[in-house]
Amino acid sequence: MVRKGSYDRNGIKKGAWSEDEDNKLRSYILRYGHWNWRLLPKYAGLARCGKSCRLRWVNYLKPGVIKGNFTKQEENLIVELHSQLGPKWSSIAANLPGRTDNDIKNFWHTRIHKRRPNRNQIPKIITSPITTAELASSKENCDHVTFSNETGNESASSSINNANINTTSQNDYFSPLHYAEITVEAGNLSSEIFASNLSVEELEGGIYDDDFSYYDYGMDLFS
DNA sequence: AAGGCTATCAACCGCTATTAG
DNA sequence: ACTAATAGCGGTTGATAGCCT
Repeated sequence: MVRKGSYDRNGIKKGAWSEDEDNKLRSYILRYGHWNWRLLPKYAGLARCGKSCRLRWVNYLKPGVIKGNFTKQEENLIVELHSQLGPKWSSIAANLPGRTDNDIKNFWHTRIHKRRPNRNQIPKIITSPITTAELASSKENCDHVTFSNETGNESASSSINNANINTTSQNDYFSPLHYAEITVEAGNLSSEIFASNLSVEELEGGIYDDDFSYYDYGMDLFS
């Protein structure tokens, strides 16, 4: 999964890093720091450009970098931050200790983004209390919304569909995360809950659990 | 078993922002 | 204030593992 090593006409190596190169870069930076990325490879004995060294350090060698699968909590945070900040990967990464912008970007493009059937629609996380009007506007801007309970059946659909929702503000979408949360609520509670103010914190507390995959339930919003 | 296809992720590239002179 | 150098960011590419037919 790595690029084959090659040299450009200036003798600068490109492609996959060898263990020897990693060791050289790591030991140099741990000893002297990265005072100048452009000059660093020369002093570290590497036939690489400074940019390549920086990237390798930041994304792979830097102590504290976490490799491996993202947890559900991290995934949720990425979805939420992306909806708030857009593709500001470094800003998002700043909120996930140990994760790099590159990893988060890859994760988004290969897992999260891909699971949304309509990728042109950008989900908007609702961070203020959720009202019936907000719920309705989300409903307005989606092809269809179905509400189902935790077991996946659609027994709660009627309760929300009968809630007399009729506002028309534009560009207001529930994220898959919050849709999932609302879905669970809809399964357990009457439609009146949507007529009251319900904070995200209230929604998140006590509803979310690790066995619940919001992708399995939230996709209707984006189809 | 083999070839094609897809998913993943490390690394590259080009651009912008920031800093130093 | 201007310019050049450097750092950092985000989009994209390419190699390969693994799945599918």
